[in-house]
Amino acid sequence: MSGTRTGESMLSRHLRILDVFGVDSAFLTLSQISRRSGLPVSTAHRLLDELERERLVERLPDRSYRLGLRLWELAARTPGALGLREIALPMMQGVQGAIRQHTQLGVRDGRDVVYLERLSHRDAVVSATVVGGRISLAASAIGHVLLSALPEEALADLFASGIPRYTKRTPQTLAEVAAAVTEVRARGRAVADGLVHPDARGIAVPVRGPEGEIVAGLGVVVPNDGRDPGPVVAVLRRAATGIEESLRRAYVAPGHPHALAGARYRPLINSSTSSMEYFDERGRAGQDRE
Amino acid sequence: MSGTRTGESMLSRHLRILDVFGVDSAFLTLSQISRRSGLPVSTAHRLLDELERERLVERLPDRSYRLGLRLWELAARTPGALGLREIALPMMQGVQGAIRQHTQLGVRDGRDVVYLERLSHRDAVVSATVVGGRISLAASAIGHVLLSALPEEALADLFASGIPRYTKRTPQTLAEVAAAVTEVRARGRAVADGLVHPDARGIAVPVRGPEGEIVAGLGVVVPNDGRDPGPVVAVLRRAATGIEESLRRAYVAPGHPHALAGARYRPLINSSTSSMEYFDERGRAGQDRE
DNA sequence: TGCGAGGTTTCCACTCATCGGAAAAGATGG
DNA sequence: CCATCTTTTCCGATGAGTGGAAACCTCGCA
Repeated sequence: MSGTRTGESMLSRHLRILDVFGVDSAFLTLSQISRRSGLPVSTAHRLLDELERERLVERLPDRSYRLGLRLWELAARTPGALGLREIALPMMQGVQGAIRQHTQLGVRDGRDVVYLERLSHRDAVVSATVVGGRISLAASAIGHVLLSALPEEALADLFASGIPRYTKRTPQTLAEVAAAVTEVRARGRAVADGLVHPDARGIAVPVRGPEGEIVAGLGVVVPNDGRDPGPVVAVLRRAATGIEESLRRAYVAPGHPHALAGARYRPLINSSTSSMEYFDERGRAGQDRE
Repeated sequence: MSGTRTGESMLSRHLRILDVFGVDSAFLTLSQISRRSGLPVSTAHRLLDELERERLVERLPDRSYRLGLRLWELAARTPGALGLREIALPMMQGVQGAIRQHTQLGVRDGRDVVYLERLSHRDAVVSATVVGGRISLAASAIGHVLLSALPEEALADLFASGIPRYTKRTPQTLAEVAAAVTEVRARGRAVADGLVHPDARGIAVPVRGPEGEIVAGLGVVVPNDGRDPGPVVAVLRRAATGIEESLRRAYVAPGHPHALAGARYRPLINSSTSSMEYFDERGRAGQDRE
């Protein structure tokens, strides 16, 4: 009766704990964690002990837990994300100086955009995103830009897990998303009105790697007035070009002295997927057996 | 013979794998990971499968692995670190504009400084640090600033695990570090010549939270010429003050509508440690039993 | 085309790390 | 002081995790 195994992997339980922390709930007590994660108190307690030993969580004097700095360290080693973010930062600052709203850099991860960096302005319109946050590819201008790099068939996959409906304009059908993507392909930029919040408009352009593949989306969130996005797009385009140049400089060609084992450039986004598994989240990296 | 348990926790094995990735080795194959981590190939393979399912690592088409974006997401939820970083960023940009070298923001974690943000300049002097990187408190100007907040006894603990010797000037004795700390306390800034690299000088000032506790160190790395650090210190001091003001604005007083459960402000650095366990890395959060 | 040397994936019998109910020990608040 | 809630410790049962071995790929070379 006691000590019944659950059939769940250790790792996912640890993550279950880490996942109950959020921006709105950064400090949690043992019993809160136990309740939120659905894990028995004693189990949560033991796991938290371990996590603390590994500095993945920290314990405050009042006995509440919070996520630890080790996570920050690990994230910093994420390749591409880090390099790209650092390379893009100066250019983003330029955009920020010109637009004075929210400037964001996002990459694709599965069906979502993950925001790598975000510069904000005090008086800027609302914006739901945070650094490290994610949002459906269908529901953001940067997402539309990233989608434009994928083959047609990939779009359908987006709807497999449903798209959260933030506002009445959040696209819910394949046709809506396809239309947006078509426009991105035609005009080289995305303009998305009120997808996440009715008063916000997203404008985004692609950032391309040395081989032309779309590596990230660079965008701003501005008030959703009817103004011509042209000037904003121009600013973004210039910044994107700057990032692309820096990326090229950072590119170490094969055989170059800097090309330490494993350190050479690789596309952030795998653009060479073939079948229908664009958003495949499973581990199956392999060939299908008979 | 086969299937002998190791006595090691699951978590630490997973982390062992994540830890073999570095900035210099961002892309690794199964056998590389197996060798570097010291785990048997089959074990590493299985663990990597799991890690991939949880998006903590990604697999590229050429079968090599790299750290996944989920880590970025988790890190973004780290409280304090994120808020502080975002708040400090504009001020750091100001410093960067004036000094045009490396501008860094670091907090204390155990015996180390962890760098939360870093702005660099193309022509700047060498600097070993990266965002998310860590370095002994004894071996950096920001470290000296952070040390100055701790009680005397804490200094001795620093040497418990030894201090890496980057250059001949990296402090190796308690007396050396104590002298540096005394100077920080007296002058409100740290100047460290050639601690990590002979040609580099670190200059740093403290950033204080709403209650006066030292929350972070703000610093620059400049060439190690004999110039008067005064003007640089003035720039840093102004920026630190700006950050402190923003922190105060971000502070949500108890009872304030924004004080959602768990979202209220807490000091980033626990300044209320009492005994000798300042750098305690173990999980023992508690009182000693009889 | 065949062969050898890697790397990668699958298999599976053996165990110990993990599980969680229970009870003890603290905290909190009347 | 007692009632309630949270945190910590304990411990017998058990299946998740283990890793050697073998099969399977993938090269490069002759």
